[in-house]
Amino acid sequence: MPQLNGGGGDDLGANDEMIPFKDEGEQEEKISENVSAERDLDDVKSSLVNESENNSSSSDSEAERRPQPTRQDLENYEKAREYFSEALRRQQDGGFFKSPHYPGYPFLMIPDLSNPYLSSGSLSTGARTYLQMKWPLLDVPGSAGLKDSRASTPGHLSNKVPVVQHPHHMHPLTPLITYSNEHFSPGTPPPHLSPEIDPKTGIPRTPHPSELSPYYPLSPGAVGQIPHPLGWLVPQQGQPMYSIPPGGFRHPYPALAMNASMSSLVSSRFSPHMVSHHPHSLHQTGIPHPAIVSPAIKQEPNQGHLSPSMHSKSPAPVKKEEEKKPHVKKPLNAFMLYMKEMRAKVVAECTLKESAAINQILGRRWHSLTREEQAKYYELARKERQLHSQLYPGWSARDNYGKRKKRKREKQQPDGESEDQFSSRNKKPCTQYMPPDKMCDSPASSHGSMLDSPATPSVALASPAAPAATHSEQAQPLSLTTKPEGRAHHPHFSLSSKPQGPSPSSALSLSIGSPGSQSPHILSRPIPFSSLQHAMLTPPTSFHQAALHSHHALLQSQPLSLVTKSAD
DNA sequence: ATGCCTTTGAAGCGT
DNA sequence: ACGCTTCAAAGGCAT
Repeated sequence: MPQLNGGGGDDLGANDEMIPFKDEGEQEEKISENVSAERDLDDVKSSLVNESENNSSSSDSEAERRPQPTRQDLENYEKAREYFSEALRRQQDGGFFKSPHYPGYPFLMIPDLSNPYLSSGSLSTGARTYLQMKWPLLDVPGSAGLKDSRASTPGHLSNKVPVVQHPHHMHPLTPLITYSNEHFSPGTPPPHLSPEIDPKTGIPRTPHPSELSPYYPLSPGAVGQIPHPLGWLVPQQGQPMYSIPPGGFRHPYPALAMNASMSSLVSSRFSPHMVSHHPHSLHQTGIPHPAIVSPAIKQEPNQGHLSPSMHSKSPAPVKKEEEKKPHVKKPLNAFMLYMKEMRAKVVAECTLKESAAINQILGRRWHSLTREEQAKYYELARKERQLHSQLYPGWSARDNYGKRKKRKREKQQPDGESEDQFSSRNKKPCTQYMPPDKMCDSPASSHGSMLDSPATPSVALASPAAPAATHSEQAQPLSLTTKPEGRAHHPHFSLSSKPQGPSPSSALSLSIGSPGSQSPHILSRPIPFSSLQHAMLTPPTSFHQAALHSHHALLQSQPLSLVTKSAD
């Protein structure tokens, strides 16, 4: 579990203030990080200048394709450097910046220099745009380097940065808030900030595909188009993939998001105007905002097509307007944030890759978090909603509501099939989605798997920071790992059933633990519901009574974790 | 190429 | 007010 800011989270409301380091060692570490970041910027500048100088004579085709840095580019660099100096100075003063966006979370974001999308104006495709400069108070899990076995440095020392996610999978706010530190750790300078210089050309060489981080999901064809690491300073020319929109896109101030004093700028930058007036998610400044998924770049399936219903009801201009309207996604809720952060960890620990299975695991782990742990995510989610509403004042979840389903309906229901018919036809039985040989984290792995065995047995169902209305079970002394919001209809036996419907193969998983145990579960392997169905559906049987008895007994002494899926 | 699966939580919608 | 539905992320898998 990452420790956010010492685990306190109480200073979330603070804004751009200095946070004392926990100890001198930490401070030194952070300072050295920034020193090296600053040094890296110098390197970058050198390479920039070198490139500029060599460009005319270089025979390197890559270099030829690249435009020469302009005065503006260099100015931008200087500004960025200025910021780094300031950051460094403040660190040396004994603190570090908080994010202007999430002031409670001390990390700096710098533009991802190696992000091909950054220089392209196609940020809205979802490329992670900013690099996390540091997240000093988070413990960095060993998975940092897990995804890149080619790393020359150990995972915990490497600076793998999850800069780019799959474009269509990035959360709008991800560039502003990096929730996960999984792939980032302090220490060595980021590769993209200290680009390897090609001895021939004197310019940073394009990384070999095998050296590319797996977080750069570039297609083989795209690899050759990887832009200059200083893409934000050196826009690519003649590259349709990263084409610069009319008006040009030169990132004017990459360090913008880092600078506390610029938070006002940031807010103006990400004003809603860009939403309505910049179909390509470009602000007046020319900065595309990744929070917006421009339909021109990323379209939800069929979004661009006119539905029959729309055809009949909406006049063309409205449709056109709607088409152009960028798709602003919902802010992530606490669990989504948790998933985002923990997914890689779970994937690394298990052999699982299927998200559905991973999500089941994460769901269980979420329930096993302590109240304090969950509170962090609720608070983050709250902040995110807050930020989202600031960025998009006029936005409502309604904007996206029904879009997907409507599209689905339009596609699958052209003949006017009734809604009920459609629904029933498309419902799938609720089954345990877990490959049998991959039960890495069933509540039962329990045989000591660390995955689902929180140090603190589930005490908390909800966070104090969570909306009270949705977490009425806070006061319960024991965790039944039921869903909040009263989704579990059996408070004592916690047979929560999903409305999805019948399934003969639903499973019941039971986990019972003892306080303080690292692997507290006595029985937590999912039990095929078919084997329990009878017992469950009939009035108190021996099983039922035994279970209830166990539960009541445990109520007195032991925490109980019970996750069920029922078949009704 | 597209949608499903699976999770929780927030918010919209309908009654 | 309440309950149901949709969407947010993720990526393998099925169609």
